[in-house]
Amino acid sequence: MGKAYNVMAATCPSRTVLHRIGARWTVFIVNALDNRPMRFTELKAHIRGITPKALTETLRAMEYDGLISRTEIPANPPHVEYALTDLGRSLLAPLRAIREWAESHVPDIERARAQADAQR
Amino acid sequence: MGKAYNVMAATCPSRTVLHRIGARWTVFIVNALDNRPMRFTELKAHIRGITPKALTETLRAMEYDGLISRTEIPANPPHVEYALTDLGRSLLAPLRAIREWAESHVPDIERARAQADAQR
DNA sequence: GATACCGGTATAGAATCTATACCGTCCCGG
DNA sequence: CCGGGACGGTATAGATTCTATACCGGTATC
Repeated sequence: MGKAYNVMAATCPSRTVLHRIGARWTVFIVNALDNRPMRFTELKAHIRGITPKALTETLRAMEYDGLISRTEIPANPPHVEYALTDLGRSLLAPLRAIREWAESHVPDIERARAQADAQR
Repeated sequence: MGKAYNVMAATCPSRTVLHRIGARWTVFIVNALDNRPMRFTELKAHIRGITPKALTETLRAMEYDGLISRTEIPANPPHVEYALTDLGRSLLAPLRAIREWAESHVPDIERARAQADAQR
């Protein structure tokens, strides 16, 4: 049985999936929810620099795709908790790898950029 | 010795690195150059739907970051070859994993979306 | 000399992201 | 009962990025 989906095909549905998980803030949210559920404000503080609009939109999209769950907790005071679903947790390994690559290759990239700048 | 870089910090240089490798078409190019170098037109045909402008810009950015090399080959007729550098090849495993996740979880995502649509 | 391929540019419009300000609800202290 | 703050967002405008589409100069081939 061959591959069912191929991102290289222009109209393959995997394109939209890839687009979503590659979106600007998805990798941050998945990594942030690694250990435990978090509230909106907690996420905003944790992912420094994200605007509430970007956070809202990314969370909504991820919820729509079944990657996270949004739970209103009617405690006192009431609040909202975002958590990874099983599907979202399956993204954890690949996206953690991306994050780690970025964090560990900063010097390589900076060296390459400096060298490229110097050559002009 | 603690972590040197942390993507969650707003001004950490790893942010720009992450931004670059998460860019719209980077994952496609890295996956396309997995096996062998390719020419501009070859890449454009392989990554269906990419516009020449997007391809040019992504290739330039990746070259600037040292992920790929651009070689003009003065053969007859002359042409241009793009290839992964060692640094680019180190991205192959994580980005292939992302691609594979996207290709293998299409049904899950579609199910989640259908369910979310149905609930409204 | 005409035509085709390669490796791109140019331009305009659409979509997306960012910055910044604001809002309604709930709770707590005074 | 009133003020203030935390929470979970919205609203608006501007900047940035992406897409669609057309075009172009150089080289080879017919």
